[in-house]
Amino acid sequence: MLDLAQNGTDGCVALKDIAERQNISKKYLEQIMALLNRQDVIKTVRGAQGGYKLARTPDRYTVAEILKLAEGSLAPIDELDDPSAPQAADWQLMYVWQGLYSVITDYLEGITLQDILDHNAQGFDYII
Amino acid sequence: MLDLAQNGTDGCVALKDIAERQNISKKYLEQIMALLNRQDVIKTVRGAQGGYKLARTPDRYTVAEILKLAEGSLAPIDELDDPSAPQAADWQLMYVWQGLYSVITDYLEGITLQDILDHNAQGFDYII
DNA sequence: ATAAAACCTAGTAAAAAGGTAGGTATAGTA
DNA sequence: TACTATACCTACCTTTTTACTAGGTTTTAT
Repeated sequence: MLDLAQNGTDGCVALKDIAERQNISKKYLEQIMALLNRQDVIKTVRGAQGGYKLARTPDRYTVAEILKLAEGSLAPIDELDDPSAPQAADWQLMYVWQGLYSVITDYLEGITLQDILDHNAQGFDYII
Repeated sequence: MLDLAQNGTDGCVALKDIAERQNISKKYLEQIMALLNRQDVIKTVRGAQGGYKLARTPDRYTVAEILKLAEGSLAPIDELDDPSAPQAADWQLMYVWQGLYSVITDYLEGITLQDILDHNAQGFDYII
């Protein structure tokens, strides 16, 4: 997604180029893109000179959203996604997991793709 | 650890009893306890009438410490544990991972075993 | 002596992670 | 129209991790 944001400013970006830059096999990247394409996060152009582009401007994507698509969920335990799941015997820990889920989500929702491009978001340590 | 805190107030707790209460096989629990025992977090008493007990009072354990022992690490990516690891090509994302690591660690270091026993810690939502 | 407990080591089944491989469909361009 | 560059689809595969099971040995209170 960052690669698309940086290299897709005019027109679209071919998988081949992303694969080279990011050092990922084209075939593997294909499957990752298919995953993203199933949601509304990227657009594709088929045929020669085709490729991929972001569906929105980089400031309209949060890291939370992208990671959720890639990982399936951000929940530290499955029960937090699925309210119908059998409540764990150690219900006392549920408060811990819920709080953890909450701090993770809050943090990642506070960072957009644009923030990363700019090195500029709440919670970043300015190491450089 | 919670089971030990709640049931080991006088003397020690046998694996068999923990296994029954927590619905874990005794043999599996054995290995988990061995993991904890290698660090200084629990004490054991061998022989008949033996068992396990906490090495400290529950307010001296943070959830961060216990999870680190159980999971090996709390880092969202391995590079954060191992400074000698080859820096990822997407160094831009390192700020995101470092910040995430930081919020996770801060949260979990703010909760002790005693807090869980008391239902009482920063960041808990009081659902009940 | 016996029994109840912790300790030790090996194996194993299922799932997830991280891919490879080979083909089909689509569209711009000469 | 043929060619070529691209996305798309489906199947398979390998390694690692997770979550155990199993069978034994050692220690110690009674």
